[in-house]
Amino acid sequence: MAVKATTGRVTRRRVRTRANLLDAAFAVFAAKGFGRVSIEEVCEAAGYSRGAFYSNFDSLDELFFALYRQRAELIAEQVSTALASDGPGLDVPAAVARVTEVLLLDGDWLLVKTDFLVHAARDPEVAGVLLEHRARLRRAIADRLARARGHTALPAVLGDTEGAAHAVVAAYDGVTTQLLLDRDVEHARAWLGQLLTALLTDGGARP
Amino acid sequence: MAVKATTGRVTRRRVRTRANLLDAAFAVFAAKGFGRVSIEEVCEAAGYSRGAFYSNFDSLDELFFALYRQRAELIAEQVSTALASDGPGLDVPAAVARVTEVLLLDGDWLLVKTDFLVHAARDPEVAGVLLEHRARLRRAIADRLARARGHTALPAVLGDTEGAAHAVVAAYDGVTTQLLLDRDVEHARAWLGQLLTALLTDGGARP
DNA sequence: CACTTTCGATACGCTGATGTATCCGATACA
DNA sequence: TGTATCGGATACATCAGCGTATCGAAAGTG
Repeated sequence: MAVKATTGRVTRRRVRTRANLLDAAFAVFAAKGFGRVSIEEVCEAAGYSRGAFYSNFDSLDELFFALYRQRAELIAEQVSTALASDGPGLDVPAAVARVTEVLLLDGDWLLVKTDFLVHAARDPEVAGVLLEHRARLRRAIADRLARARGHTALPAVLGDTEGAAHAVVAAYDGVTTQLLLDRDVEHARAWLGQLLTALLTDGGARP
Repeated sequence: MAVKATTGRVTRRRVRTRANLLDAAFAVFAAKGFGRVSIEEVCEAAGYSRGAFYSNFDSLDELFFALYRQRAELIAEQVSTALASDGPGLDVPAAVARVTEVLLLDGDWLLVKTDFLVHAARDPEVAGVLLEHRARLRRAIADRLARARGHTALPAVLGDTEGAAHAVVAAYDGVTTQLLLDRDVEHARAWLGQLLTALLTDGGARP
């Protein structure tokens, strides 16, 4: 940590500064990509000097990590509430629409998230955190799917609800990849819908 | 270009040097990631001085681009032959096994490819190239699927064979993402198989 | 085997970024 | 309100990496 752990005192100014740095970092990382960004750039974007940075973080890596945690937490909550916000029956299109609204809305987040993925792919410790986060998300989806069992049958190939949740995440990742390239959010959403329907409703719109 | 275009003369030494630089770059990029790599590092890994680099490339970006083209070309050919190497009937598991053998074999390539994706996501021109490459791949898959029509029915939700091919690519991308994090190639392969079966065989192993 | 062209190594100057040490205004708390 | 502590700005030394210009050695050419 950048701040000494011996004391418990934290000033309001400090948290504000930290938040500002994180916000600025988000914008800069999204625009240029982690690894192409200098500490100075972040500071400039936030309106601080490098002194402020070193007072709050030890390295760019640490800031990036903190940034990811912050945003991921936010998204996770939004997804959870979106998933919980309807009855016991599973209306696939509706649920998908609500969740994708959250997941595919912010292009900047997609960029940063992918940067973080690439980063994690080369650092087992970071990868662990990301994997855990993904597992949590998957579990939320599996729970939702389990609650809807009986209303809609799931294809056998995917195995249990865990497997189905796994498939949902994979579909999301796949669509994300394409979206990063063509930037067509509407198409991505529609298409994720199709994909999930095909995966979850046992043959889709078959007569 | 780094070499002047006025002359057509190219030495053998030159092509060797270029190839060595590209090979070294592949290793270095895979290990550290584009954006965390300096020109000097690449040169050192290849056993050349910076002079050699600047004689062959104008920038790291150019080298990275050339590297991607080279490897992508290679993979594309391998996939094509793998897809063409069986009869008119479509044996999904067999075809999947053969293709994934090529696509999920080299972890380093996955890393570099993802780096390139991230890079492309911020540069429309580069994105164009990647999109075109993906379209070519998709077309190859669609052709293969079309040839097998009648033998196996495709789910209606995905639309035509183009749509199905799109889904295949998405599944591949999704599995890749997970593979980057957990590094479990066997699991990834098995799971891509399941996913594709679920997507392509209209409800999968339903009784 | 001259001899010409090309290639890559070396040396140089330069810039942008880093991390630290120090200082002064801001902030919390009695 | 006084005052001790905290937080961020500034200045400094350092350095890694960049791009260029130049030169000697290979590699083609006749």
